[in-house]
Amino acid sequence: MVSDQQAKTCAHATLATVFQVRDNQLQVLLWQRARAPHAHAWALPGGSLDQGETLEQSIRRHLAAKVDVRELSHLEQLETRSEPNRNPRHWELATAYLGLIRADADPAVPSDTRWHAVEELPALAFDHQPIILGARERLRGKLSYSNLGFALAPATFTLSELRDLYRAALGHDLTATNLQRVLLRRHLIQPAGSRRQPGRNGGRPAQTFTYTNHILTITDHFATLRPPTQ
Amino acid sequence: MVSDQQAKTCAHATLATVFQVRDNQLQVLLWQRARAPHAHAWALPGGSLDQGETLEQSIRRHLAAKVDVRELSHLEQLETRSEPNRNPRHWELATAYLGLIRADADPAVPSDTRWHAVEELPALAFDHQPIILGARERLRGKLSYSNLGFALAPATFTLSELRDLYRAALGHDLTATNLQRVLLRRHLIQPAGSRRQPGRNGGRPAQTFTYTNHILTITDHFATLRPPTQ
DNA sequence: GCAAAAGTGTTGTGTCTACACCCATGT
DNA sequence: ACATGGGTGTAGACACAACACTTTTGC
Repeated sequence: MVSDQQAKTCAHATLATVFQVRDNQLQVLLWQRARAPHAHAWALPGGSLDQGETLEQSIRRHLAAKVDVRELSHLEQLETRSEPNRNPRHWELATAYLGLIRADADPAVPSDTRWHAVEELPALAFDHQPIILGARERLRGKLSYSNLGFALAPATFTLSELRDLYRAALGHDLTATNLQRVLLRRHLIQPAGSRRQPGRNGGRPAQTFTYTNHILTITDHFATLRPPTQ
Repeated sequence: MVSDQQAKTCAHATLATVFQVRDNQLQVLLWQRARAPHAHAWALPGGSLDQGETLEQSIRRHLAAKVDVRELSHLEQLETRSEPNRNPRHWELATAYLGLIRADADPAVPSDTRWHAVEELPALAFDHQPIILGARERLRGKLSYSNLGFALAPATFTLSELRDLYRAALGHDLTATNLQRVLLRRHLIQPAGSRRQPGRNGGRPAQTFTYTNHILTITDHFATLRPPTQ
């Protein structure tokens, strides 16, 4: 069971799909590879796991080379990929994470690194394309049944601003009216007390809101087949 | 980035939380460790990843030592654990899987292996207790928003049998009446055409049902914040 | 007839979408 | 005044839980 320990070990990498809503689009942070394999293809930020660190420490360390990690408003593990040929050079597992950055942040990024609209992804290295699409599905689900919107929105926002963020992330239209009612009913947002000045064309000043809680909370536990009331 | 490849590699194990509803309880398959670390504690089945295999191949191979893997009606990846001290002997990551076995199967298991009610877990090795509880949460969620019940139920069943399975897995009571309507409305189950003979105390013969689809299907995609109708 | 188990009818509740309408501001 | 954008009121659709009631069997 343990004749040759080295032969059984395997490189392990961490990767992150970091999303931010920019220009009313859901965008993902990618860097362009300079060398083979997949030279010139775009890739998710990440790198190999160091001895003694956890996966989360690892991905935070690698992300620090691309963005100020203090800007990360959310980070959670997705899946671990293990197809033997996912990396043509050597056997390597990769654990993917989902990271989110608030829309009002504008972190500096290195010159080889750019934001790309998820709707128009460039040619991607390795298995990074399915990882990004899976991350988007996770985000879309959690926006519906949790308070994860706090990780996309600025500290205070108007409801039309929030609707624009949800529209970009969910990929479909929705009304500020109904979004307000769903989030208020669930006590996910609350009025911030101030108002926003109208634009140059006038209009009623908008109320500002904040998320009541900046820790991930599931709000829709058992949507159905829920326990009896007593 | 690649000075000493060996120093950066790390052992990798796979584990599975295999559930089956037995005696109206949700039970998990555990084996009792004979040797340190954690001698005599109970542990999830699994073992180390072999060169060139995928994580899923690995867990299927290790499970084969405990149960007939043809009995596995469902297998999906959960999370990858990486706390450096999760194994006191050496640095080892572990990727956990959720496995399900239908209630009508009765697989033979080795002498060191037993089924344990999740409500009354024995002392567990490593970080296996939180893994089991996390697996149960995943199961409970998917029973609510997908057709995953097919992996717990026999090929054909009556509605009170199915209610007993759901009750054991969800951990709360529910009525066969409403369970039937939810699952029929969603077209997850359909009448199988036959009837079950009543017991010795009489009673109306029960209709039998089958799951319409034995592939995991999400039925409750966007419970809320769903796209406009047109 | 009576108990037991299965199944149907129906009501009430809560949550959501859709849409008409009202409010507050700039020009 | 009127255009613009924000916000409220309300009606309808739907899915679900709860529970009374009916059906079909064994004894």
